[in-house]
Amino acid sequence: MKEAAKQPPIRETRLSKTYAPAEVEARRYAEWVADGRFAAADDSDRDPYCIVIPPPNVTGQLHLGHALNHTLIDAMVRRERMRGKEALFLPGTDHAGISTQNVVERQLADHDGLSRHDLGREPFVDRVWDWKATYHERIVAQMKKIGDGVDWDRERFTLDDGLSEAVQTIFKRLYDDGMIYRAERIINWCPRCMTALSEIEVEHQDDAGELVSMRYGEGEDSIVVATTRLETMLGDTAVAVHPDDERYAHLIGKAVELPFTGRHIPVVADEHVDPEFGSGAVKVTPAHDPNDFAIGQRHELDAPLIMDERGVITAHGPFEGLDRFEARSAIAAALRSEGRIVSERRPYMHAVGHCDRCDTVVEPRLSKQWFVKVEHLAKLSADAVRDGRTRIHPPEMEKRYFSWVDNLLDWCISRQLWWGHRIPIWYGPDGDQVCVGPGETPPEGYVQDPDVLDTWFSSALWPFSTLGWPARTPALEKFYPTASLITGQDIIFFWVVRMMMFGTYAMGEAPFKEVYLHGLIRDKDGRKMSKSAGNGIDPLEVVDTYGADALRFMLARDAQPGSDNTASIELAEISRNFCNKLWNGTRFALMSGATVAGDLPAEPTLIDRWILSRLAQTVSTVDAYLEDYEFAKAIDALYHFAWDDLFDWYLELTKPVLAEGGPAADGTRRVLGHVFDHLLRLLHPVIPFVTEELWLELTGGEAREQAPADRPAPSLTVAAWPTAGAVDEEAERLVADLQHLVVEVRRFRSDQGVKPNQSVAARIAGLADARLADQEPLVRAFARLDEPGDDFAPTAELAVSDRVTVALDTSGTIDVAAERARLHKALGTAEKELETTGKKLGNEAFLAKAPDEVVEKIRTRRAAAEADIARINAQLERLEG
RNA sequence: GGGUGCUUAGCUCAGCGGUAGAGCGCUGCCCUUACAAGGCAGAUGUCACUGGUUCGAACCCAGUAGCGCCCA
Repeated sequence: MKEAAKQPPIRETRLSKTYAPAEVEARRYAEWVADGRFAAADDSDRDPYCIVIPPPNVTGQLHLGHALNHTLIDAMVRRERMRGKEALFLPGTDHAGISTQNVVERQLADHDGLSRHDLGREPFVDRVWDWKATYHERIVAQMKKIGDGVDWDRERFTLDDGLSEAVQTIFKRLYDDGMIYRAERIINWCPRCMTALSEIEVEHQDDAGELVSMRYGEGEDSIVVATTRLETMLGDTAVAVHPDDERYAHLIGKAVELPFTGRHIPVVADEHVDPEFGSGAVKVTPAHDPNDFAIGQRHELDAPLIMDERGVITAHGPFEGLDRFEARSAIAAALRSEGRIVSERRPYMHAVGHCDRCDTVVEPRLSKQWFVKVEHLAKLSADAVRDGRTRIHPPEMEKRYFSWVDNLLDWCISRQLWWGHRIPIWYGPDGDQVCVGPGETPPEGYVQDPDVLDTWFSSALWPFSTLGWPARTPALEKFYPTASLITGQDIIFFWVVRMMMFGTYAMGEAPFKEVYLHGLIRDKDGRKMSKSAGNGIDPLEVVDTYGADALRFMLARDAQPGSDNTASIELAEISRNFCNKLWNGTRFALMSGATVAGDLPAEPTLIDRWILSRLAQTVSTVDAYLEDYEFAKAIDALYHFAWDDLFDWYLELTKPVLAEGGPAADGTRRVLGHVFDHLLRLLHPVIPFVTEELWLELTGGEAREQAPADRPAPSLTVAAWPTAGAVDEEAERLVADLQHLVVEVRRFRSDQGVKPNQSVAARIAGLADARLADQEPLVRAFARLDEPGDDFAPTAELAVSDRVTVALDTSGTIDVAAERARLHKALGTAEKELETTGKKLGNEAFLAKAPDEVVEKIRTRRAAAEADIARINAQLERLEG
């Protein structure tokens, strides 16, 4: 039974043969929450590290983009917790004014056939709260499923009492500072949502429209104007031309007749008209176009509204009562019959604004709304980044930040909705207004403004309102400003800039020290994921099929600053495979007696030294990458360390030692435990479930079961993050040589068709020269080479390096042709190398100008090429001779 | 129209002056008691195009083409 004794001792393990995430995840998550693993303390001595969640829409559901976002935040926070920080991932949701109201209105119409007006404001809002409760629960369940390590006791909602007080407080403060005002302006109006929108809630799409040129007036006094929005002509109050445009000089100051209306409108001269565009004359509709509004103001023109809030024409005349698009065709037909149409370009591609929420074509509309004056706030926000108080990652994103914040328009904050923070302005009977702060009562007989605030107004307060502001709470003292903000780059304008504005204004300090903007999720073909395209992947399905760790690993592994993520089900599978490999590797280490008890061996084996060095390299690499939010690279380093170094080499290389037993084996078991312990720590922030399960098994299964009920058991969530040990260059070099030797022999075997389990007698020469003499048993085990017997008759000789040769007896004919072909190919490569290096070294300019170390490197390469050529030629001769 | 980014192996992407890389896929062999969700070995590229700078360019500069994103 000599053979059996050679096997490593196999111990019992309770770990199953494959990793079954579903069984582990729910149990572990509940345990973490129960043990307060994610709870942050306001009064600890630890340094704070806080990231607030970008609050998802409470009535939405989490998609892959959220999953990516949460994974990255969670990984950062978990790592900082392991590094000893008071780490807080602060959760919450957003009331999402327009979209939530839309959803409930639709449901109300479908179920009860009622409009919100039928129901009335209070009952409608109550109904939205009910709706919110249901969907909130769902979103919380989703976050738990993907493993978000958030402090649930601190969860907030943008419409809860505290945050409502924060909203009212800042409104009052801005109002008193003269930074909130009400004015008649052209705003973006959604005729379906029946509310004002801010410019960022408008999405511009290229639509195929029609550019119609038409004639106003008659004969010499007629003038041609062009438009894509024919219906607005009903609201024209002038035609404008450039003052220097000689074609129209004679008309300036005169009036032309506006068709269908009986009105005569003046021709005015305005420098902002582009004489090159179209006919050089433009119609002016001050109430329905921002540029025209500006012209109207300069020339004191009337600004009549010609449609109502639903987009129905109200201008008296033949088109009254038509929808704006019906009116457009009706007017075209009428103009045509009057012979006023000069030309029609169709299709005419141009950008048309659509409502971000319901895709309806937005109508620019003159309307009285509330605005925030942004000039000062924008400057504060820009300065915080310019001064380096807030750093943006990746740095290229700064440009986008500045281009927005430096050109910001006043922010329209009123919305004609019922779901949201009601504007705290009360109007008196005499038309005066007061702004009511928290705890104040409006004067008798005053009525409150019916409108609510833009949702982003409340989410702009998020990094400090969630911590208790306006009260100076211990949490606020401890965690503000937050460490970092991690969010999608598509939201920089909506949200990041606005948090910067309110944070710098209300707190005197930018709300985060760093901002990391990650990419969007795309499918394998680079398309944006969407339900309509049918290419969407539901993160929860990925969790169900492959586990939460696989989902998180897949997303983090692909998160490269500055570029989008590609996601596909194959990537989830690959990630699942990694988790399973990790599971089995750890399982094997356990069965081999890996331990974390006691000190590392004082005199580790070469192989042990090597893996410890590789681990040290990996720790510093991972740390360096994570500092720069280089998630993909950090994960790549861990992936290769785990799979290539640890699983493929170290676990195999240690098998003989472990089988042998004795002090060397004890030391190796200790190193094995150490390396797995640290690998699991390093991976834990990204794949928390499988690593926790394995780590407890490895380090403290028994301690866990025996822990007193009132004290949380050990957990990887609070284990210390590894610090990099020393790099052992000698061990790295020697093992690299060993690997090269083994791979060369295996390659030869494979080329010669020798079966993997078939042993081959061989004589190895030169190992001592290569300082690998001690490793001969390992080499033999790995390459399946037997000691040469008395009848040893080598059939082939491999020159593996300039020192080591291996003579093999394949006990049969070898495939000379195959081996010769391979050698000729290798010879070709070496000869080419000799040629290129020789050329360089023969170049005076290169020798004179290239840095010494480069020249030296090329010399080394040439020498190596020469040695290779000699070695290969010798081998070829032997083969042929 | 104005910005801005991309184009490297079949696919997804690293590399951003000094020997072209990874993952997946592909080919061959292997169910070797940790793992077939696996092991061993292997093949694969006018680094979009055209010029320029440089001793040297996938990398820097200019232009061209195609694709994408943001803003009007």
